[in-house]
Amino acid sequence: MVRQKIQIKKIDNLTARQVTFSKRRRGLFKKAQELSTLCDADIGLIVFSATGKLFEYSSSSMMQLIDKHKVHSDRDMDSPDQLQSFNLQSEKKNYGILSREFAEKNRELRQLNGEELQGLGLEELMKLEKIVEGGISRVMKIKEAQLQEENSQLKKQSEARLNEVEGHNAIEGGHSADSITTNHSLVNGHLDYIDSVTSLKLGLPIPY
Amino acid sequence: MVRQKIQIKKIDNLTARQVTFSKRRRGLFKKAQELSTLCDADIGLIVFSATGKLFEYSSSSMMQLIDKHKVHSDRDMDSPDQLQSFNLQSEKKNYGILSREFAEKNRELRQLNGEELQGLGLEELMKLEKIVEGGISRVMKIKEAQLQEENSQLKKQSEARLNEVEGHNAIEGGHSADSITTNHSLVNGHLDYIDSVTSLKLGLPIPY
DNA sequence: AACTATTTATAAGG
DNA sequence: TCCTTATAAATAGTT
Repeated sequence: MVRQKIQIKKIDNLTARQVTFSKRRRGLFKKAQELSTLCDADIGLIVFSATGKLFEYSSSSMMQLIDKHKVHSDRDMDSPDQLQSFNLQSEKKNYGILSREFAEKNRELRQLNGEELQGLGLEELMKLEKIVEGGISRVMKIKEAQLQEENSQLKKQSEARLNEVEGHNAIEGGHSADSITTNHSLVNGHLDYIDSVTSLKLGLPIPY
Repeated sequence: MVRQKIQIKKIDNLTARQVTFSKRRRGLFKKAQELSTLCDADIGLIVFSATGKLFEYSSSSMMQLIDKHKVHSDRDMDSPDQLQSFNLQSEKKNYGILSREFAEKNRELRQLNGEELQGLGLEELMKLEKIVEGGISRVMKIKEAQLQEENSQLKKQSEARLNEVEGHNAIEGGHSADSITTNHSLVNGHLDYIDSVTSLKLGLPIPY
């Protein structure tokens, strides 16, 4: 475009490419800033060099801008039908990417202090419950479901034993061998559950 | 800068501003694309007009680029100390913003199908546990802790009753009034727990 | 939207 | 990386 007009294709010579990258990058950032100032626009510019180095410009805060961008991108994704079809056609992400996304999400969440979150009313919690239906919450809900089930098993069992204890006290005497045997099989089931609880605790320690 | 050089400050005249926005925006996007092609750079450009309209360019995928950007930004946030200080100096976000962020995070998570996530090995689950320490997971963990505690209470109780039942069967006769009374107070404790479980279920229904 | 005078960006070279 | 310089590209103001 100057001493000689150039073609817009990758520059072969490494040195020339680096020089051009440096010059044009500056120019681009300057133009972005000018546009932002002249026209009151909110602009974010992210540039990764071929070697992976990051250069960025934002007229306000890059994080806010990205949030704003995401809200815009999601405008057409809110109906369940569209979500469903998106879900079906989406490619799978690998674990590394997922982990990084979780880390990012949690970095943002840490900006809420614990008390504020824990102090949310029941209604807010229910809304959160509704919003959080996928991903990690699914895993945690599975664990929770296991515990709930375990609870109800234990509850039944406990009540059964209560009846038996009260039976003993009321009738004050011997019973049929059948009822005792039945009771014993329940006890074995119970012990199995204790084992599963123990391993769950050992396998997934939860620090509070 | 042409028929007359202009100052880089907000253009007062609305029409002139809109025209300039249109012209310079095109120029900016073109330059971004050229830089990307010439120097093999990965570029993302987000522009919001003063009226909130979104214009964007990305040499690859904006989502990937933003992910990549986030990973870079987080590079210095990984040590616990730095996280802590960031946490302390961070401003609080309101519930609306939090909700939108959750919604976004979950939209991304939905790209993982349930089986893939549920099929993660124990090690991966533990990593996820470690990563997810804040926000909603804290709320869910509180619920989980309540259930765990309930479980262990029920377990103790159940075992106590088992002992009593077996005592009945072994000794096959009357007991002291004391042991019966002791048992009864435990039963009352138990019923209280059932009540709390019931209200928890009613208050926070979990659809699986 | 098109024109065009002028400014700005930049390729090549040092 | 910075400087120079010739020239291409962008664009402010006008129509």
